[in-house]
Amino acid sequence: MLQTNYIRENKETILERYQKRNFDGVALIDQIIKLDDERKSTQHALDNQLAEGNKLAKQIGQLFKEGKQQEAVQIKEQTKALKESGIVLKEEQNKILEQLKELLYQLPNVPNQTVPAGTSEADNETIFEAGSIPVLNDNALPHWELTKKYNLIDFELGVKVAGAGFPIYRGKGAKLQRALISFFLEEAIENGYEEVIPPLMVNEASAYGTGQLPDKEGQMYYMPADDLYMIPTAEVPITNLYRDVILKEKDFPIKNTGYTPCFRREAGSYGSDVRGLNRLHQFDKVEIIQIQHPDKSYETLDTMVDHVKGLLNKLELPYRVLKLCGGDLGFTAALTFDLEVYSTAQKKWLEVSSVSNFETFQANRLKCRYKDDKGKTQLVHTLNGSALALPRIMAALLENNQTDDGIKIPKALVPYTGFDIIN
RNA sequence: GGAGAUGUGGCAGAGUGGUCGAUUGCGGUAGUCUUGAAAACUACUGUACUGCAAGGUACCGGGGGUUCGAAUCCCUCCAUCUCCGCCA
Repeated sequence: MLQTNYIRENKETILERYQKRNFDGVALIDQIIKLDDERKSTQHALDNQLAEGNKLAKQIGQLFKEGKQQEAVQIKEQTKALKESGIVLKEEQNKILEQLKELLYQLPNVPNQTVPAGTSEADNETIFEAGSIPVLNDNALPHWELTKKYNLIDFELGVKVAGAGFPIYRGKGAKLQRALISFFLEEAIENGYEEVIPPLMVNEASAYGTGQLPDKEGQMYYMPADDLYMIPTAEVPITNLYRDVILKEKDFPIKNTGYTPCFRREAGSYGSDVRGLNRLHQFDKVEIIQIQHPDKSYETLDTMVDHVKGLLNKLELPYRVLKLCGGDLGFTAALTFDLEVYSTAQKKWLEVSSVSNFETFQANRLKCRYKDDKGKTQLVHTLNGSALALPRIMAALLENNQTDDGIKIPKALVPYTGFDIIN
């Protein structure tokens, strides 16, 4: 959510940047500014009324004390009209605030200056590629065949127990999954991130804090009995650790990592691109999160991308880094890099990480601020990225490393798996 | 889940209808004193909105209500503690 003052002061820039998203915000912003003007004048009128009321109330108290009952009663009469109009103003103000909030929720984040214009993922900019794509035999299998062949993941059994999109990992498949989680966490810890294990369910305030609500309500599993949401990513509980917090400059940067299962309803997505591990209702992910001083957040974004690149290098997977164009950029992000690994058997790139700078967009909703050197409270910048999402990494590992002898495990993982081949 | 108690500023802890945005102590910042430090003393020390400013307004767990006036009374929700029940 953008701050109204920021919108007022940077209207032209915002509108220009919105063009990268193909988002026309002219009418919305004008409406917001107009409504904010109304908010101010209503507030002003209300404040004056309250001030008047407070003054009279004090007089009444004084008069009672002096025993001047009659005068007090007279003044009491005066407060009646004041009170009534105060109620009207208060209602008007609430209505305005509600409308204003609703409009502000509709404004996406302002894309960073370097975001390429574009309408779809076809316009994303490839800024880096690494690793060579292995050449496989003609009889190479996609991962959903490999997992069956080696008894690593049972999709059908998951259907029985829960439903489609809830696979059962077993044997070496389970072990490999656990190894990847440990590997990712250890790498993050080595990079200075503090590990946290957060709740897998969050309350409504947290879901609003990171922007899942109100726009993505249908994507989360919701438990009405207790008014809780299953987390779609660890970003939600971990970023919300810093909701309503005022940090000191010396606290920067805050670096957290956490492994959690993630739950997504994925309503409306079916078909071949959701086959096997490509899209699930429950999947594992290690997330990295940073809270940073606004001056340093873009530097930090690069280090986070480097961290993820390091993971992929160690896993010896061919990958590329994309800078998302405006049309593909998430609602809350100012700049996002996607990392994709190449699945040789499926012959396509699979998104395994998304690293974003949200600037103050989340911080404004979270009310996560810091005191600057002048003692003024300012909004922080929040960043996060997957490091990494497990299922597609698993898919790529299985597919790219298949040989006639079995599936080879990359060296970096062997200490975690305890085996170097699946056969 | 049942019964009871509690929730005040960074912390501790007063305040039970009016002069309370809130006594006091600790902590913090600045100053005086000192070669320096400590001690002592003095002043300042929450957040947000609004205004050029002076100022005004709101906030005593959250929300709502009673009242001319609420930290103080009422309702409701949340959290914590104690006891009981249940339980990995």
